[in-house]
Parts: sequence; structure tokens; C-alpha cells
Amino acid sequence: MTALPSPRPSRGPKPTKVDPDQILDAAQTVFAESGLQAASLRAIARRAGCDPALIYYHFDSKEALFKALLERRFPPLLLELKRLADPADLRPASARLWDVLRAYHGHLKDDPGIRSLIRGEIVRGAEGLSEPIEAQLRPIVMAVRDVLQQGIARQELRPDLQPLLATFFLVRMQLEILDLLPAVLPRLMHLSPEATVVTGMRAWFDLFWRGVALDPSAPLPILPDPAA
Amino acid sequence: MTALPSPRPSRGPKPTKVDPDQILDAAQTVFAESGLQAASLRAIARRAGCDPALIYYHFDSKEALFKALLERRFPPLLLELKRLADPADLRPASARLWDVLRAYHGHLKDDPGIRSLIRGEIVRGAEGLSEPIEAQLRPIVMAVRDVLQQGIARQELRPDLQPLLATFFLVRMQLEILDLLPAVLPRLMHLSPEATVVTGMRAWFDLFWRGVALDPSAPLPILPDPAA
DNA sequence: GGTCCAATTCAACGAGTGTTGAATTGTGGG
DNA sequence: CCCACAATTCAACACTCGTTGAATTGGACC
Repeated sequence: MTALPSPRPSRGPKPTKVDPDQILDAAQTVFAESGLQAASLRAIARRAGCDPALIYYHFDSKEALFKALLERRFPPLLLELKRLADPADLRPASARLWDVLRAYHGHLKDDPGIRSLIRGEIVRGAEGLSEPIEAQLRPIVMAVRDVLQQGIARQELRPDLQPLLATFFLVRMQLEILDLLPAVLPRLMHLSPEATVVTGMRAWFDLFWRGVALDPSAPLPILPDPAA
Repeated sequence: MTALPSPRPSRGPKPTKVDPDQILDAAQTVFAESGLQAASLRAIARRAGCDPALIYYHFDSKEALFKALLERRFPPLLLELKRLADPADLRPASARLWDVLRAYHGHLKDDPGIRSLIRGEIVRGAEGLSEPIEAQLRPIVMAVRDVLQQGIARQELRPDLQPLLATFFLVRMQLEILDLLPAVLPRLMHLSPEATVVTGMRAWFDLFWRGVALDPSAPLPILPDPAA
């Protein structure tokens, strides 16, 4: 590539070459690397191969771009969780909860950007950008809570369990297993980063199940590979 | 004096009025509000009542300021945890683990800045600032792990427990109980933000204990108020 | 009173930020 | 062929950031 340091004299060559979806892909990657606050529109544009101003042609602002990112990712997860929370599902609670964890894992495992956003931004309580995240997250939490409540009603889970708190514990830890565990644990244990997530998920579900089950020795599902 | 809109003619009035500790205090507050990346030295200087350049007189850079902050906060916590991990302590494992949680709580509850730093920065694996955090955090993790290992050896905890993973779960969740729970739960449950942390800690320890104990029905300690 | 020194401030640099308005391009229809 | 229009770029604005070098202050010591 004998690309001279030419100051790009060409001015508008490409006809409809970069569509909004490509911008969203680029934004996802950059948000993942830098976090929401530190991610710059210029970096996103660079990754998408376009000018920063083009982002403003397709999206109103940085916040709108972020919101569009959320709205692309969460509805499919919510749909699957609502399916898993169907009261007609009469399988053992342990199997249903394991499916919940697997669904969560399946939808977020390839998207460190969204995870980084949830983790980093949901906490800054009073700031602006956390609100859309909470709106997307709330129905997800409620679906998981439904599974737990049904488990209590069917006398499979401890009657003194607080479903919302248990939901919080279950879901929140899965996020950390996906992100923190592979970054921290290989340095402490003799474990490949790839095996970390699977090992962590199984250990966590085992602990969680014994913590919530009415009969802790109740049969656990075989815990198929989360990726399957 | 016909004081025109003069651009601050006074030049160096205060003699030794702001010492490094005051700057650290201010930095702690600002880091807490904005996170590490977004916190600006100008905001820290404003809070400390001095010029931004003064920070560079006492500290080499923003990173050095942050590192000094860590070195002021973590050693006391580590000292207490090492005391709790003394093998001569023969109390029940449940009581010892609850004390671990309370120590963690006591040292971090008034310092959202440090928590924000741990949460936000430890993840960005290869970046610069996470390294000093990890160095400070590692011995803390090891102390908690020792308590768990002793519990296994005394046949109070499940022999198949992986102490490092359990340590990760126990400690990591406590951080989330301090930060996320008060921000999220009051909107979902009828619970005052103040009661959220205490309720969450007890629910979490109850779940965790049943998850790790060899005999889940083993007597739990009375779980005195975490603040006491 | 003069001198030295630590503490502090001022003013600026260069780089990066989100955002905007005007200009430029390619394409399809009349 | 030309015109309308959507897509894209350019260039700039006003701002904030971390950092630095030179200037200024106040007190201690002689």
C-alpha cells in the first residue's frame, strides 16, 4: 500500500456504503473496550470506516446511539426468559434455573460491550445514562423472579426465600463470572481462561442451588455444557 | 480600589494551607462521584480548595495520586482480615465468615470511591491502572481463602468446595450489595435504602452459608448488625 | 533587612471531546 | 441532461482534559 500522506482529497465517494447497523457494531466494540463515558465517537467512526459526522446523520446523539444499542440486544434475551418463566413449565426448579443461567450466558457471552455497559453504568445512580439500562433490565429481572416464585409455590425452594434478592444474586454473579473471572482467576488458579467460565458457572450454580433449595440434596440436573 | 473585572490579581497568599492528606480526601470524594476515568484533577483541586498544579507538586501524576489513595485504604483492611484468618481461631466457620463479611463491610462502606475503582477498573485486564489494584487485592483474597480452607480441614465446609472460587463469590457479592443493591432494590421492593444493605447482607450470607456448609442446617450465628 | 526555600498560583500548551452547518458526492427520476 | 435528494465528508466551534514552566508568596534563618 503505497499510500502517500495525501490529505484525502476525495470528498464523497461511497454511495450508501455504511449503514446504521455497521455503526452499531463498531459502537459495541468500542464501548466494550473503553466503557461508555470514555468511548469516543471518533473512535467509533474510525472502526466503522466513516466520518464522525455520519453518526449524527443516523443517530441524534451519543446517548441515542447507546440506547439503540440496548434496544438491539435485550429484547431477544427477554423473550427467551419469558418463555422459560412460563408457569406451564413443570420441570424441576433446578433445571429451570439452570436454563435461566444458560440463556443469560448465551445472550451475553459474545457481547462484552453490553456487559461492560451494564456493569459500569448502572451504578452511577443519579446520572443520565443509567435510566435506559434500568428500563431494559427491569423486565428481565422480573422474569427470573417469576421462576423463583413458582419454585417456592411448588415447595421446591425455601419458603423464606426473598425472590427479588435471590434473582439479584443469581443474575449479577453470572455477569461477573463472564467478565471478572477469566481476567482474575487464571492468575490465581491453574486454569485456562476458556475453562474458567464453565467451571465458574457450575460452581456458582451448585452453591446457589444449595442456598435456595428447600431440600439441598435434591437432585441437580446434569448441568450440560453452557455453550451447548 | 476600582476593582475592575480583574482576572485574579492575587497570586500566592496561602502558606502551607493544603497538605497532601486534604488532597487525598478530595480525590476520594471526586473519584467516588465520577469514577476514576471521568474524575478530573480540576474537580479534585476545586474540592480541595487549591490550584490543580498543586496536586502535581505533591503527586507525580493522576495515577500516582490514585495509587496513594489505595495505599492509604487497603492495609488496615488487610490487617484485620489476616487477624481473622488466624488458624488459632477455633470458632465455628459460620461465625468467622460472617466476621469476614463484616470487616469488608466496615472498611468499605464509607468509601464509594474505592469501591467504584475496584469495580470499574479491575476488569480492563491489560490496561495500566488495574495492576496496582490487583496487587492490593490479592493478599485480601488470600486471607479469605485461608478461612475457607481451614473450614474445610475442620470438616465444617464441603470437601469439594473450591476455596478460591467461593472467596471470589463471597467478596465480590458484598461489593455489589454495598453499591448496586441500594441503587436498584428500593425501586423494586418496599424497602428503605438504608435497610437494603443490612437485609441484603443477611440474605446473601444465609444463601452463601447453605451453599458452602457441609451440614447446611448447622447453627448460624446470630448475625449481629453489620454496623455494630 | 536580606536570602533561601518550600508551597502555591498563573497561564498556557497540545490533544481530545461532542456537536453542528455548510459543502460535496453519487444516484434515480423526470 | 438536469434536478432533487439522500448519504457522506470537511472544517470548525467551544469545551475539557492532564500536564508543565515560570512566576509569586510567605515564612525561617542569619
